[in-house]
Amino acid sequence: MNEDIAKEYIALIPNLFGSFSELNKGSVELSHMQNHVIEFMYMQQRALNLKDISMGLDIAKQQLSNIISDLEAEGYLVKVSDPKDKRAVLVSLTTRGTEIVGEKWAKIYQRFSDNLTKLSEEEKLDLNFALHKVNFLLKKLEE
Amino acid sequence: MNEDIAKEYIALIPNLFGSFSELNKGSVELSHMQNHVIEFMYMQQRALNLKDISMGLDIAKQQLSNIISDLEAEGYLVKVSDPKDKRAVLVSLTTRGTEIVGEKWAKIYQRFSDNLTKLSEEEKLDLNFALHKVNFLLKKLEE
DNA sequence: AAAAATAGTAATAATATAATTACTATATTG
DNA sequence: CAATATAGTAATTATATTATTACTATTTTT
Repeated sequence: MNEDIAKEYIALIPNLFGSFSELNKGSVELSHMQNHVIEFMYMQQRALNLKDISMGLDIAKQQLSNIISDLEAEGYLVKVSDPKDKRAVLVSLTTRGTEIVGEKWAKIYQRFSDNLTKLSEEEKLDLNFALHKVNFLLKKLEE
Repeated sequence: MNEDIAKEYIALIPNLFGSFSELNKGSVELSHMQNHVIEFMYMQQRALNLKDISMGLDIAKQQLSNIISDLEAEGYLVKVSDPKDKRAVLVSLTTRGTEIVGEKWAKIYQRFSDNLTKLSEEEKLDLNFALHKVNFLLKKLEE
């Protein structure tokens, strides 16, 4: 039960906006922009070319070029030439890249689960239902 | 009706996290960190000292010192010595500071309102109810 | 097929952010 | 009251981000 509610809570955030910063507290491993890029890729759940990321995050492609090659060198993502457009490169997260984002979400997930003990069983049912409804309808709005 | 739902939507975001970055697309006026600080102050809705902001945003106080004095020089906030602790300084947004954040929220608000036309009346009622419930219960969780 | 647009790279300079150390003034603790 | 902790400032250095210009290889348009 708590797990379902926590999943809904996690799912709610990307409905509102794709990437954010609070998540990166204490994350020393990557620079601010590297984090943004990896989070964005994680959210999109598909291979992206640099233009997709550039537009999605409002970063110049010239910046992205460096950021991506650094992330590739450190093993967080891989680049593959796009067979459909030979100018383009498709990037996707490696296991390592996926894990580093997943760990941050796990912290939020855990914190939320802990807080849930403050609610009664009835309130938890209500929260679960309402979150589900919100996620469903917000998703519909974005289509 | 749409207005109520939009208000709930706006209210939902601070329930999830206090400051975020997507909001700043196209905002040239301020630097990244200046934006963060002003948004944080806007969310908190009260006079804060530098330590509050420093901890809230996970920024070193030495950095904040500069950021705050720049923002003060540009008229976005004012500093007042804290009468209860003479070491401390309380900062609060000026009208100009409040407006610059308000304008960004207005864009989000507008975009959401426009999207709402995609829902049926029944769905809007549902969304309103569910958002209200989510906001109420998430607020309770944070206490 | 030529012209124009697009995806990405490269290199440089300007500005912003982060990290470190040291300092003053006031509060708190023992 | 002395020792210690806290809020903020200042200055310096290292690193990251942004902006600009120019370029190659492909794709799309005319």
